[in-house]
Amino acid sequence: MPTTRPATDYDERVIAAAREVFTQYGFAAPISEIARIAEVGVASIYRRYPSKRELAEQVRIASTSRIIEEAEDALARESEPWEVLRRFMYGCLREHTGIGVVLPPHGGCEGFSEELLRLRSRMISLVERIVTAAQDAGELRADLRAADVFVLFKHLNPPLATDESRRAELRARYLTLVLPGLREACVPLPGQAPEWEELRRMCEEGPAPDHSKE
Amino acid sequence: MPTTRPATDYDERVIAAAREVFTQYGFAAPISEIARIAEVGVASIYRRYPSKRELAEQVRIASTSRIIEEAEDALARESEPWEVLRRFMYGCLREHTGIGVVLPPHGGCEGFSEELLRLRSRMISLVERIVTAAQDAGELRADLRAADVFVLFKHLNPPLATDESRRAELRARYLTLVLPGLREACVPLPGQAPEWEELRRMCEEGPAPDHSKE
DNA sequence: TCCTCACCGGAACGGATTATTCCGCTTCGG
DNA sequence: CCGAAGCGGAATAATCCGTTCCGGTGAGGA
Repeated sequence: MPTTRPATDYDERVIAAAREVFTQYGFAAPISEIARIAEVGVASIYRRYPSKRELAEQVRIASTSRIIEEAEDALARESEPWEVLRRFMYGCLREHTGIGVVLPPHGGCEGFSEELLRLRSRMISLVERIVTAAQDAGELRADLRAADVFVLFKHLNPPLATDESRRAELRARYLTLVLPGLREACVPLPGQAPEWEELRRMCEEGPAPDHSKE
Repeated sequence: MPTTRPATDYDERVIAAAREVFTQYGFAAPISEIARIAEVGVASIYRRYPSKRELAEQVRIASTSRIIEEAEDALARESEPWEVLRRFMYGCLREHTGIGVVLPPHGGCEGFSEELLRLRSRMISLVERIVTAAQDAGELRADLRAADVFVLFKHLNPPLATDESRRAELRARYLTLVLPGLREACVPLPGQAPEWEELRRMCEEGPAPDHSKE
């Protein structure tokens, strides 16, 4: 947790690049790739964050906060429960939100800061509130769990090898495709809905693609 | 292309394990992990396949053939165009089909065998036939391209850290969730549909998760 | 029973990748 | 023109992974 760092735009460039790289390739992606995207030297990253682990933590904090903002914003701006959910999902999948980085890695949350754990549970309860409200209003199929929404996020955010803006476009495309299916349950969903605990165990991978031949 | 190999069940164990590992973690996953899953020594893999590249090629061939079978089976068994598509998609996402491994890696198809390229284009034209037929019958939204179907496959096949049977269950769950949204276009899809050429450029990553702390 | 041979699993090797550190250079204030 | 602060990228050391090597094992024949 960097306490007082000099205020440059380096900070946001680094975090933005790290979010992009981690989101796309997973936390195994090399720091040098982040430096390349941020147009910054590797050392400049280490000058601000003591280790890769710490950088990852900051990225998680930033993204989780952003998701929370999206949820609160959706709750504040929309009254119709379905519209709340809709706005929330589009918001989360918007460019630079960095969903897909908010779930903890394989092996659980040990070593996470109190701050991040707090943000995480806040995020989860907001999503549950949104989902439950939509279901109570009969506008969202009842056999869906809040955790399903996160799996959908994960599904809609795969590491495709294009630039971020195109990926954002595709995310919106497929969310639009998926949304109508969420409303009414013509056919009951097969399989058990995932629990948060199970979801917690589903890590992201996305190790390094071949950055050499480029 | 291994010409004549001794007939053990090793062969199928290796291919099955490789398909599972490559599907989940991408082609960057270590061979040793495949050996572990197959309960086989590393050398036993190399005794049959001259290199990792060759093994990957065989896995691709096996999976692509399987997808082709699913498509032909669906076309043969169903007459209703929508049911053809439906059966095809469920079939592809069934356990052990290994979809998600059939798209070429970053950097194109250079070095692929003629056989695989032939299978690939056969697979693509079958999918296009199925999609087009459903659209002509007015049972599938018209602003969807065949390549979208593959992106959906990719979306529905993310590397979740569970056993394969649970993953298959979840794939079915989310396909059921998604399918109804494909039928009618209440809202037009935003963004440009991906072209095959673009899809070709979208590689899979999924580099190695931490196999050490397990 | 003992020898031979085919085959297997896992350790060993060498190259490649990467987190982290070090250092010379640039730049800006005085 | 000097000095310091901050930067980029090369250098370092450890790790990982593809591939090869080797001793072990068990079936089958003498």
